[in-house]
Amino acid sequence: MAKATKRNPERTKELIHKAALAEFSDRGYGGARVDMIAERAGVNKRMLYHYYGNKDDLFLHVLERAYEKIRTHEGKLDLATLSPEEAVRELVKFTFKYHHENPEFMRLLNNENLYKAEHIKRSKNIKQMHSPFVDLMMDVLKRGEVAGVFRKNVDPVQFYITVASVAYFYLSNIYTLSTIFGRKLSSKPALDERLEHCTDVVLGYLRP
Amino acid sequence: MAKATKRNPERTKELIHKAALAEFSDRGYGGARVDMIAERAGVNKRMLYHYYGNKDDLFLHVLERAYEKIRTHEGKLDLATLSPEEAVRELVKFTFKYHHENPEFMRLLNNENLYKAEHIKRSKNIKQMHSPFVDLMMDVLKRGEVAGVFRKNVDPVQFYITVASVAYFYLSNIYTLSTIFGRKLSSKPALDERLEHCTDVVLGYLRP
DNA sequence: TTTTTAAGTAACTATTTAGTTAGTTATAAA
DNA sequence: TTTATAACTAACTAAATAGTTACTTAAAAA
Repeated sequence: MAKATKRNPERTKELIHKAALAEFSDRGYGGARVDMIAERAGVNKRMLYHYYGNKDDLFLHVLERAYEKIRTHEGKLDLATLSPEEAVRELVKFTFKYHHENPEFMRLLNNENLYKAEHIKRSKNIKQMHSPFVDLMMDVLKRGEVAGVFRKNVDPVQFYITVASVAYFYLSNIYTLSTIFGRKLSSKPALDERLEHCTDVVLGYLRP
Repeated sequence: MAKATKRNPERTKELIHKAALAEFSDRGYGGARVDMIAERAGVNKRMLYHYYGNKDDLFLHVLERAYEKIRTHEGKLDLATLSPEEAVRELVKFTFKYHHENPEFMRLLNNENLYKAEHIKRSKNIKQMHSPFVDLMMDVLKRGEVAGVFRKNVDPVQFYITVASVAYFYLSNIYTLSTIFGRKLSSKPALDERLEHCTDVVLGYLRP
């Protein structure tokens, strides 16, 4: 735990980061208020400009950290030791779980797409951070293909996007979908059912 | 074509609606500016309050019209006369095409989910407008099941969400995905390839 | 111990914001 | 033609907005 001494730049920076993540995620870039970020962080607003420059740069910083976080978690998955089918199950489960437990990530991404990716286009860091999954996936898909349990010539990028899709769309649009279908899609049974469906879709597609 | 007489409430309302759709879609609710909407419409700002109440109500109105539009288009699809497989192909193609040609709809939805569906929760209209697809889908899935060409007991709502997912996620996140994967996902060949992949995924899943 | 650096604060500013006031004027009903 | 209604306008306002100025003070380096 961080010492709460009178001066602590690391702690202050971290408080600002956390508050900014919450505020941008809650209200979007356009709806987020710099004053609110400072207030949520319990820090003087001037500090925010001192450490992060301005609102845009702070948003980019928050995005970079969010990408870093998911890539780190992805990197920890050990798909290579599993059978192709088990690896795919694990991948779908991880993707679903991660987005469910970290909805801020989807909210930031939606917002970044609203602004046509203008922030991450400027970011060297994020561009280099392509998912380790894509390489891993190539191996898993190849192994499945050779073993005769997966269909041939699956494009790993298309496949990655599809795995993300079936989890992301459900979780990101859960409020409108729940309202329109009159179902509580965020209940535990509904979430379990959706994960099972996602797994069925992905494995169903892969059958040769 | 509308007469551009000095006074024309229908035309003024329509100009405001179009400008609001564009502004909310471009900048999100929080980033949209009432003054900009008036300017884009070429109309006095007061008119906006006169016809639509306030910013929130105007946003809800725009959302309602957007839902109405997609439901109308969906309603025109005639899946019942097609073979189950052809019906599914048509459905995937329509969904992909509609979202590609009407990206404002996804942007509005993303924004509405950012605000946890607070606007549409208040809307009687939208809640009643559940997709005619879900009923149509039930028929198509059943026909395919009986004919022995589709898997059994597919939940039409899960299925509908999945069909939307694979198109929506790709198109809505096209800017960040293109940046990260270093591929121009909005090019004609990339879009064609994606549609084919989506069709393969959905039909692959349905195989018994 | 002295000096330098950087962490932190309070109060401010120019501009923008959603929403309003107080009216004018075109048009359709009487 | 007169009257009532509603379309439309210009100018305004109170509050909020991103960003800044001018300063104090803790703590690391000399």
